[in-house]
Amino acid sequence: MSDDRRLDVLRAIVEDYVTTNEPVGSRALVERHALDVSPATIRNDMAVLEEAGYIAQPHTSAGRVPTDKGYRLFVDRLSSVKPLSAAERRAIATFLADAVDLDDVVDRSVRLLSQLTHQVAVVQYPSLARSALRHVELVPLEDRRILVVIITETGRVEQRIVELDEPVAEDLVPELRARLNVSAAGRRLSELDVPLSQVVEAFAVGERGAVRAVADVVRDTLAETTEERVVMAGTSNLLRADRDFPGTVRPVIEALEEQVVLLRLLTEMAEDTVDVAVRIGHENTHVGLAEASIVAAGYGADGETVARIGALGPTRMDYAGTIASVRAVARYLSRILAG
Amino acid sequence: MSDDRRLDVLRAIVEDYVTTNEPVGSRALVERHALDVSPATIRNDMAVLEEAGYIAQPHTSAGRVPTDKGYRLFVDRLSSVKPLSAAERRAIATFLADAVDLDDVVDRSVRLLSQLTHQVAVVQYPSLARSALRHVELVPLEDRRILVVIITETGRVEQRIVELDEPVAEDLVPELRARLNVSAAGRRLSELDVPLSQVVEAFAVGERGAVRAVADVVRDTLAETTEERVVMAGTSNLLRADRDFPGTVRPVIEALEEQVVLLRLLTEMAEDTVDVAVRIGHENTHVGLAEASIVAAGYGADGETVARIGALGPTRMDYAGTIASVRAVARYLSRILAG
DNA sequence: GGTGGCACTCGCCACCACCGAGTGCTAATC
DNA sequence: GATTAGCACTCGGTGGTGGCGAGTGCCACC
Repeated sequence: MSDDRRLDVLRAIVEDYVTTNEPVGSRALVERHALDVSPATIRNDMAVLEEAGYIAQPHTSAGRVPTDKGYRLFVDRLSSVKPLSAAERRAIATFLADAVDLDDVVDRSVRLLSQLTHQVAVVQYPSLARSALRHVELVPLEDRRILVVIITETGRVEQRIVELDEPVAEDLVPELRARLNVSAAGRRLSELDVPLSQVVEAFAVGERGAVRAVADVVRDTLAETTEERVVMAGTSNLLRADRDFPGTVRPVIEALEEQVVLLRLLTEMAEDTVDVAVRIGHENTHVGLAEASIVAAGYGADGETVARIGALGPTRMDYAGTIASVRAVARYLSRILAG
Repeated sequence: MSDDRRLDVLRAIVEDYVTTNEPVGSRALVERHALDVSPATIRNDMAVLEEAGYIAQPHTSAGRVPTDKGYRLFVDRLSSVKPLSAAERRAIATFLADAVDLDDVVDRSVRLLSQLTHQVAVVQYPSLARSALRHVELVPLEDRRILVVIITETGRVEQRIVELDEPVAEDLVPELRARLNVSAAGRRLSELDVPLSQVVEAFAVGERGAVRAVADVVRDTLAETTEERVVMAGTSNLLRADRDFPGTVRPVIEALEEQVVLLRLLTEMAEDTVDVAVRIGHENTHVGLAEASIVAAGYGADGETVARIGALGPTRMDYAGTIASVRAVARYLSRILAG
């Protein structure tokens, strides 16, 4: 009763299917892998694996194909992480190191990841809510409008324009700027309510309307999760999959175009695990992604996850390689943000 | 010798082909359009049109399909602009009016345009180089780093960090900020060199290093055309085309993923015409886009074109409708930026 | 438990014939 | 001279058929 061999068979099936994209049969399996048994034996093992739901036959007389459950077992227990080559690591490091600002870092990361994995890559901008405030800048525009620029520790910059009911005194703005930065800088959203109220109270009653408006904008901007952004690259990689399974790609692209869907996905996956999380086929809550798998990891300065990156492709993907790439890019990204 | 009818025939072919996506034959043509002649006559006209290069036969015994040249004639002389319905106009106005900041405006525009046209929509961010400077804000970060925030009249905000060789005096930053804004605000890149030099010269020699560094960053940021950004939506609309002509979509998506290509394209088209410009098939310089057409228009405050929007799809597209939509969105966009 | 043998299934492909849409041409007609 | 009816011809698409071969499940045997 060699249970081990059955797992070997499953591993071999996944590996072969991923590379050839064709249902794999018993003979091919013994030829390509050193299994040291006859095809007939493999067939028995396959029958057991199929009974258990790890593999399936597309048609009666075809080879076997892994099911989502089969991929899951493969990812959890059978695949060993493929270390990146030195050249790949160097490429990542130098490519990311050249970035000039946060936009550029994110942009480069997403391109890089899509090239490394040959999948669609997704990078979420560092979440405002979770990053600490570095600085608030106020710029009086005209009479009753103030531009509020919010800069976070991760280098993200957001601007909002506040419209006031009435003009403000000229010296209010510099004072408000100073007070805001003294009280609020270095804090994150959750720690912000008290200091902001204190700032408001420090002003004369007649000025509080304007002050409160600005304070509210600062808090709301950090709180706004809808403003979260993701960028994407490598959509064309999906078209390869479409040639194999025509029609499956459409819903995937549509899902990807809905930033909301993507963000929910990444957020959900944040809860799955500390390290790299993998969602396979039907494990995705979004129906359009029932044929897709996603490999995601968090990144951020100081070991705090502040946003996530991921690679998305057909369930039939090179999990070991993808996991390695996603993890590597996430780490370099964290390192850069920390530096 | 009714040349007019031949043009009618061409128009009818384009219209039918665009809606049915099938080569159109002489009989179908007389049935669907009130041409008042027999199929045989149409066949003669078709022979002439084919001879002149406006239409072609996919196979010997098939109907006719417009060539790029045929589409070009159609666009230039045969199609009348389809006015948008009141409902569509209202939808555009309200949808764009809800935007909260420039990012949001651009984002909404691109989604809107892709939905209106059922094509891939592209929106270029207002060019920094062409927009006037509204305000420069300086934020001392630590010892030797200053955050420079540049705000343009179109509401775009760019930030850069300047690393200085040595620490600066505490009161230098406010003074520099004030002088920069007095001299440079309201100017555009081309008018900026002189005022910036004057600002530099207003400072003591010992301080000029830091001042010049900041001034350079301001100018370089505005000059950096590589930093131009475009956003895209509706990629999935292309897949419809792929079902009809498998394989033509891959290069298009790849071209679209290269922002540089897109930007060059939009810039080239800026020169084509003042109003809506159309590039059809091989007219596109980029090879990957030989099967695609692009409809683009400029937008910007005060009648100045400051960036462009466009819709991209298969050459077989509804030009009249697409042109109307692109123009409409461009106008609303301009109005919003001006307001 | 593993293996060799064997009958069976069924998707894929090549082949073929047929249908029909569409054409070009010619001769007759307005 | 333009238009039309008629007609022979082309050729892509469809559907049916048969053979091939990969792959299976099962059974008897080691």
